[in-house]
Amino acid sequence: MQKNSVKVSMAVVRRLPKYYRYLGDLIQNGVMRISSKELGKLMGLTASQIRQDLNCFGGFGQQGYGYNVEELQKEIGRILGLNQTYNCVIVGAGNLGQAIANYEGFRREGFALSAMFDVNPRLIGNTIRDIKIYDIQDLGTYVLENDIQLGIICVPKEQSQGVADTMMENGIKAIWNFAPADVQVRDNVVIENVAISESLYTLTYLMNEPQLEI
Amino acid sequence: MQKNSVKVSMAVVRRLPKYYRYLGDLIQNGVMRISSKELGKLMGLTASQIRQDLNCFGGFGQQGYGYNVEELQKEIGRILGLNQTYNCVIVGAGNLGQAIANYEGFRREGFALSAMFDVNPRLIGNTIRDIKIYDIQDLGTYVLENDIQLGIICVPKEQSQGVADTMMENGIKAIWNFAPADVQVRDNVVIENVAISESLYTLTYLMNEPQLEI
DNA sequence: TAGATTGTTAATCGATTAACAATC
DNA sequence: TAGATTGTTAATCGATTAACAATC
Repeated sequence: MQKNSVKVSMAVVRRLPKYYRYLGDLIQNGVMRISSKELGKLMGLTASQIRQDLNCFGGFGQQGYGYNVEELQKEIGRILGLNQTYNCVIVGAGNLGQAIANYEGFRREGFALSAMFDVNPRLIGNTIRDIKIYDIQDLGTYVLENDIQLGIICVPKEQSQGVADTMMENGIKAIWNFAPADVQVRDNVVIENVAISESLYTLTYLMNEPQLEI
Repeated sequence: MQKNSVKVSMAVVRRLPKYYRYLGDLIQNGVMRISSKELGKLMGLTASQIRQDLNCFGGFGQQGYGYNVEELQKEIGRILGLNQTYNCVIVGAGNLGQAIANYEGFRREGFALSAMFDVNPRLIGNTIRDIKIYDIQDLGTYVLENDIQLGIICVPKEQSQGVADTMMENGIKAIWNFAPADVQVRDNVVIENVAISESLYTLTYLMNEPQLEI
């Protein structure tokens, strides 16, 4: 997939989804081809950086022409693993869990949500978009028996590590954690700790940033 | 606030909220002091990096002792602008908007949410945690008349730029955008485009990452 | 005081940008 | 063909790490 198995830096990896999204928008707008210069202008990156990033994975462009938008998006999707299906569960069926369950882009990209879990007896047994909410007691068994690869944590921070542990004991491969506490994972399990409020605090920092005296 | 008005890099700024959160947890656990070494171990950073980061803003530690946890958290909160109150509105009262409205950490840190807006007539007039949902038609007037500084966008991507424009025409200072399309802002307005799915796609990348051959 | 740990400078490492030959 | 634009190497820039004198 990537050139002679050299590790790609996280800086590059974190830009890939953004490329994927912008290219998707271009496809929607009927754009067939694009140069690194044009794409850079659109995304706020340099043309040089875009070519460097893409060439970590291969030469997808053509001299004198640029990149075929549809082809490039497909390639990046494949690099990101979006050509596969992932069996998912959401733990925590509050507003955030429901928001994710309702997001249609989620299933479109191959995330097969099959169950949600909660502690609240008033939620257990309900369904959200045909997805049943189960008792969190049954999480471990469910993950194991249904070959769940991806667990999404939307519980309060006090419960997040416990939920992650249950998932890992039953063979989960990846955890997407929205609780505002970093979850620790064992080897061979990958984690994204989202901590949404961090981007809010970055924003308030920027609101108050002292202007430079030159 | 920061040493002789030198611009602090975004790499540093984006770590500040994480320091703030970890220090808050330490306070909750009754920890009074901490060294850069211990904090680094906890957060997965080097001691050196922590000292470098903090010294962008001043010398908050003491040789031979380390840092006073409570004092340091307070200082970082002040640097992030969390000692102030921000008048906020949320536009889009779906699950995600409601999740943010319900998040108690939000008001605790000085974010004064006074109204929500939506296009859906079935939502308009309802309240969420005492916050009334208004017709999105009234957004501009409301932002102007109530001195709203921070706008939170939780609408579909097709509407996000329009909502942002209305906010900016009426004097908003900052936009926290959850729509999966980057919103463009004028000078003097700060923006955080969150694009939650990007961290999910990073996760699937990591799940499929080829193991290094050495 | 001795030990610990900071603040800060210097060294290293990695990421971004620039440049240009290759080529469509 | 001439023009455009890639892929890739080299140069630059910035961020991280290491080292250590200062000092609590």
